[in-house]
Amino acid sequence: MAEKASAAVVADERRDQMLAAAAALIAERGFGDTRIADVAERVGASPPLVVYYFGTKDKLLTEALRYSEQSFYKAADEMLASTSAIVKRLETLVAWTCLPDDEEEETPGTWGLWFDLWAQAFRHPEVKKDRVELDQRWRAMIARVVREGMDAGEIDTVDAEEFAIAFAALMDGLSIQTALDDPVVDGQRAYRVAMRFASTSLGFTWKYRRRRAGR
Amino acid sequence: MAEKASAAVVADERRDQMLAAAAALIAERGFGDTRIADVAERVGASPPLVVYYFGTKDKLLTEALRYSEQSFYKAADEMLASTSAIVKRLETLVAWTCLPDDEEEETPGTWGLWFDLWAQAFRHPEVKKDRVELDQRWRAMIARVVREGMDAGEIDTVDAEEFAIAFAALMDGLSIQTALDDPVVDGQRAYRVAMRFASTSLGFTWKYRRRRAGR
DNA sequence: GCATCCTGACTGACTGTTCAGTCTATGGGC
DNA sequence: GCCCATAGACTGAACAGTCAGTCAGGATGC
Repeated sequence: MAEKASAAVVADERRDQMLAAAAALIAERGFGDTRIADVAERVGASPPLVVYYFGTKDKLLTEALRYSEQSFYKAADEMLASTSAIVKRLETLVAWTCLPDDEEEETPGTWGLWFDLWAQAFRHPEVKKDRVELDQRWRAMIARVVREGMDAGEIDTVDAEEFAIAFAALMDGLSIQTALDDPVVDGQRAYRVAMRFASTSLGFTWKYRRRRAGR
Repeated sequence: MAEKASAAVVADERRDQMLAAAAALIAERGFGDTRIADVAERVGASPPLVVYYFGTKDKLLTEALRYSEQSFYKAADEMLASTSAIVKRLETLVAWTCLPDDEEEETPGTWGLWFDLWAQAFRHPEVKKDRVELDQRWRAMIARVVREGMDAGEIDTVDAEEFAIAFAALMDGLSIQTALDDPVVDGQRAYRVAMRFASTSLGFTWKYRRRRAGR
């Protein structure tokens, strides 16, 4: 893959590999059950090497949490850049958070990871601070979409920030249910509930069509 | 406190003490950082005694999770029995979940515990099954409140189940923010957003009044 | 004297972290 | 173009601390 790798680049690649591996592991087994040795094995290195890069297990894992949260938002940002109709934008956002992932290997943002992120943020100020920032960016993104929709005359005039708060919370709550396999709130149901909320709040007409997983 | 304690009763009390202690500890330190020795110390017993009662650490902790979740719903149930006006009922429910706990020692249901419950449920089928059941009871409770409100003519006619799903999800999402100290979505804000959603969805008039923590 | 509740002392396994040292590549002096 | 020094990437082996769970036996009540 990488044709040539200067020493400095190798190091950066290794860090990323480790972060990605750690994130995946956390999503699978949970924060507490992820061992340094597991991460090392997954990237084909020795445990001391992981320590060499991150100093301590905790730093590795919390960094992995941030890493994967950031990449989620970054991906969402890019999606928005390539879509302009507000309904389509919202649909994609909702599908993204509520519909179970297709089995795509490069998506590390499995839901299990969010639970651990929250649990960790609840107790560790550093993680908490990061999470708050990213979540504000997330709501800002939603608010921007709404404002652009208003400017384009696609929807009613509403308080974009207020809507963003409610909508973000609703999506979080719904995806907890789907992630935890609630039989009555499955992915499709959650998708419908969220979109219905958006359409009545923002005043656009919308009708349900079965939806495949986003991304 | 207990005047007399027959042998069999002592055992049951001990179990409850241990579950409560474990729940509190999980809320404070997190699931992964709660040791058998901590629980033992908090109830004034030896670690082997804890094992004697629960067999294994995992059984203790997962049971503690269920225990505290159940007691939350039970308390909510009791509250409903003593209140009949729908608006008051909803206000109390929302305040309960979104407003930070007063410092009351007997409330074990701190929010930190839910994060761990979710994380655990995500990976352990047994916990997952329990959580799904309790959550359905939670939504059923909301739906019942709505139906009784409709019967009493206090609110519009709506699909109670559909509302319950959205409302429960919204409250979950909002309380994540407040539990994680989001500066823009603090307790009062969350309270307002949730009640506003309820009032417009159900068609009753409602105006914000500053609210002290419930319970 | 049996069952239940309970404990101190142990142990066995796991695992994060350290250490001492190897191997490779780079770069500067000549 | 060669050589050596230095730094960075990397590892095997060992260390040290932590804890869940065991065991053998003590108390207490019935």
